[in-house]
Amino acid sequence: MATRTGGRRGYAAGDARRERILHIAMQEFAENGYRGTSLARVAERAGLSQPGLLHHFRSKEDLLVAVLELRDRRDMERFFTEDGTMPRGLDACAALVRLVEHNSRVPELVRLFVVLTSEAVTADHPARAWAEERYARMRAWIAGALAAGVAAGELRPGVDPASYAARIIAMMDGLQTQWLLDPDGVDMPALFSAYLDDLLATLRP
Amino acid sequence: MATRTGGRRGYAAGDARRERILHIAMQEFAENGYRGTSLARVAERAGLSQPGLLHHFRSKEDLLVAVLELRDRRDMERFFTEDGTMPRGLDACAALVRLVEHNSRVPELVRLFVVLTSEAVTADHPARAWAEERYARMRAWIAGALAAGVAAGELRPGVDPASYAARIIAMMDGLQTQWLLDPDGVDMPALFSAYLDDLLATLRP
DNA sequence: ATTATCTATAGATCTATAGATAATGC
DNA sequence: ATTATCTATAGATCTATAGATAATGC
Repeated sequence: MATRTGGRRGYAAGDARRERILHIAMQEFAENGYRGTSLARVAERAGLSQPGLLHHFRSKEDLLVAVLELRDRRDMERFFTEDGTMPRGLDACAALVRLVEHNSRVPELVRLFVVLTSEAVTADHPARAWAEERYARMRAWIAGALAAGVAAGELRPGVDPASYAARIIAMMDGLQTQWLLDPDGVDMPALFSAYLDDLLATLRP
Repeated sequence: MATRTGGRRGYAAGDARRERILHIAMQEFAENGYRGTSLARVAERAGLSQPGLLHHFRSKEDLLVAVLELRDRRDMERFFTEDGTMPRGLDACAALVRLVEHNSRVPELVRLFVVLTSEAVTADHPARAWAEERYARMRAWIAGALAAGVAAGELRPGVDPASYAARIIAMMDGLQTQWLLDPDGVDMPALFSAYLDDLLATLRP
């Protein structure tokens, strides 16, 4: 059985191969989207035949799901602090700025996200559920962090955390698209930081 | 010769057919992206054979370009005021709010834009140049409108029009994605309007 | 003459399965 | 026994061209 994440046993070569395939697939999905990606090309770059690839991931959709899970796992490592808790209030805002700064150093990961998320707004896309859940989770997390900031007195009472959460995410996403199209002309981290500064000027008590 | 926009002559049936093909292609590109769209399916829906379609548009890329041009023409009609000038300063902000409100009534057009723009950030996409130019144009227009607002004393001196232009566009785009994924849970016009309200509170003299 | 169609088809894909062979590890 | 591969191939696509036929409009 392939595509286990935990509970693996033996066959180290297979695990290494799966790892390699995942990384290459990530690049290919980022460069060409789900529809534009060819299993044969991924397989060739990974150094095995196309049916050989399908031994490790039973279908193209399987491979996509594995790539999305890998991306999410990496994201999570970045959100949580070392003690496993999430930053809140003003700390959360600082964490978001750091996240955007980090993103500006990994364009391929950003491209993967932008391309797959937007492909997912089309009918019956295999990443549709993933995208919906991801946005719901992100909005809930940021809204919670803002609400905590209000409770702690860091932020003015009366702000609507849900509304600001949606807007902050929208700003991050929108800047990503412009930045990918024109990396030199669009200073994504600076623009996001400037946005949050203006925002905090409004939200501080 | 097909795919003329102006200077057409005679053969009314052909013009009507091209119109019909364009509308259907717009829907198909919006639903499935460029890569996911099949000429055969567009042709079938338009009531002719697939080679019949290629008589009117010489290639799939040709068809995409025609669709993008159509979309841009419609957008332009919406930006310019009746006397052919563009709104500036606070009028421009009001126009943007109206634009977002209008967009919330035409999800298919929004989807077309989101899907094609994001597909375009991938390598060698036929809509790449279109997307880059569109963003450059939009940023220039909004930056100009803001600068005019500063000059007219409507906005505080010292604001950086280019920075705010990029951010305003990012907010519009980012909200579109969230709204397409969850139209009932995300009130796009209200969120954008709230963003601009906060922004103007910062920008007013 | 130009335009609008069609059928037929070349030539490339693509994903996924069947079935065989070899290596790995308990 | 399980896992990792391969070759061969079924079965669907897809875009674009060739070449024929019919209708339109000067």
